[in-house]
Amino acid sequence: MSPERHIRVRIAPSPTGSLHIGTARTALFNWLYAQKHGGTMILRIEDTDRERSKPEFEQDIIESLKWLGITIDEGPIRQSDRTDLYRIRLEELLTSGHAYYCFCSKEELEGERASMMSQGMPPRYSGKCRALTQPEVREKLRTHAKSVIRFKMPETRISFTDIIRGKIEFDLGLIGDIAIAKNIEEPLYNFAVVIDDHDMRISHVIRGEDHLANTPKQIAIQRAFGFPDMHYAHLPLILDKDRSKMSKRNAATAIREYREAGYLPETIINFIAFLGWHPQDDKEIFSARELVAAFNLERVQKAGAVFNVEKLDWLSGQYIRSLAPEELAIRIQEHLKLDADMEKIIQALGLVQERMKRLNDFSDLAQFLFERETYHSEILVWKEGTPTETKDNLEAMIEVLETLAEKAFTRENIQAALETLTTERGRGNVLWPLRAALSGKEASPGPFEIAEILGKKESLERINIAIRKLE
RNA sequence: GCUCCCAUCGUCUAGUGGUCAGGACACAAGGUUUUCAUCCUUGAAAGAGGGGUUCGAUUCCCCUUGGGAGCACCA
Repeated sequence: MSPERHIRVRIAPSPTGSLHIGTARTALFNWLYAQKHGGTMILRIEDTDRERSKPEFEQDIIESLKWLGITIDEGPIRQSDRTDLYRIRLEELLTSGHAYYCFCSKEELEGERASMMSQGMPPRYSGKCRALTQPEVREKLRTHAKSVIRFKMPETRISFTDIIRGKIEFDLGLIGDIAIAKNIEEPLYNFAVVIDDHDMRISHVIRGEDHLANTPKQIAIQRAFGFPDMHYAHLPLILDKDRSKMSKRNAATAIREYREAGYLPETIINFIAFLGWHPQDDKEIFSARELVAAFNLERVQKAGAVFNVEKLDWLSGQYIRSLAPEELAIRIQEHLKLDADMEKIIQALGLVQERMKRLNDFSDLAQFLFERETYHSEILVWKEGTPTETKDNLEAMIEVLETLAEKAFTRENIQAALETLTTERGRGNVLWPLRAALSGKEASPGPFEIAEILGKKESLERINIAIRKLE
């Protein structure tokens, strides 16, 4: 890259909830961009709202990012640790005349806004307190009148170039004098962002489209300070099925929920990368490394992307199936904390891996290999069979299987031993009851492989249990 | 209400001033199969509408419509 300064990007979540899927996607795009260009990724915790910010959410955000493999080069930097810096900057704006104290009450402002909207005008602050004289302000401050600090929004049009959307233009005159601090110690979002992005020498602001309308406000404040411009890229929103901004009303929105549901981090990365971005070709499976190589902001979509859980599940199944059983067993053990040894899990995976979509599926799918299921005798009977025939068939199988030595109890041997019975009595009449007896389930892997894992003793016992159920 | 953004199969999307508008998920049918899953084959499925520009627009421009986001002493 040319004379362009070093690339510095940031992810700036507010710790008022767990790491949201949309924030994670924004983090990923920032990270991919930084990785691709040898840039620096900064984590900034935007906790200026003291009421709603919680340390446990900050913890969740950091852990979730780490789990996803989104590495942070600088931070976390907390806005709550920077109060002095904001105060100095606020004073600077106050003395330069770019900002002023406003003593209007909330009720007053709400009334103004409602009346403006009813007249078909954009709701904005009247600017009434701009007219206050210095002595008046000092007096009100001295008597502790309730106040905020407002920025004098210039009455001009402002335009900027968005990397994804091109030229975007706003009329600042329609916005009005926005509040930039609750008081000299408590800055508000649009102000703190400007100071931070400047202090942290951010080169590219890559964030959700919901911030598009904040951009002109922030640029106006930057210009009041004489800060240099930066590059912007506004990402399309992640949408619910009903095409509104993804919210927890309709779907799981926290990364931790997906983690708990047993999705692999590489699946989530691959999936959210494709929410609003797509490579040139038709390749669908991308590792983080491959994403870094293929990624560029110009190929980011402009329109919102609906979050499609079915596709996520398909992708998840692809990833699960692609893992070596030994590796998958470790992941399962870490995630589910099972009371079974590794060998057994690996063995069970031979039967259920291709049936799993999430780590959690292992429990439901493989449980029957570790302990006997309780089931109703109805499931033992093949469609055209009767309970009596079924019982008779199972008894015949026992006789055959008894002849196999314990260490010869392999799937091939079992299959060979039952061959005659199967052809004489029909595959369905033999194999269905056997499979059902061994698994205790209507749907399961095949009988020979189950029997091999169960071993001769347990297999015969389970068949005997089935026979007794049919009496 | 005001401002801004957006518009290809149901969903994620590819691509092009002349294409059979391609892929993936989901769906349907078939194959493999004792069941489920996997796997394979096939199918159905799209450029919102109206104007331009052009020999020719899905592609470029405008309007309409539709959708979304923002408009806090939240971020």
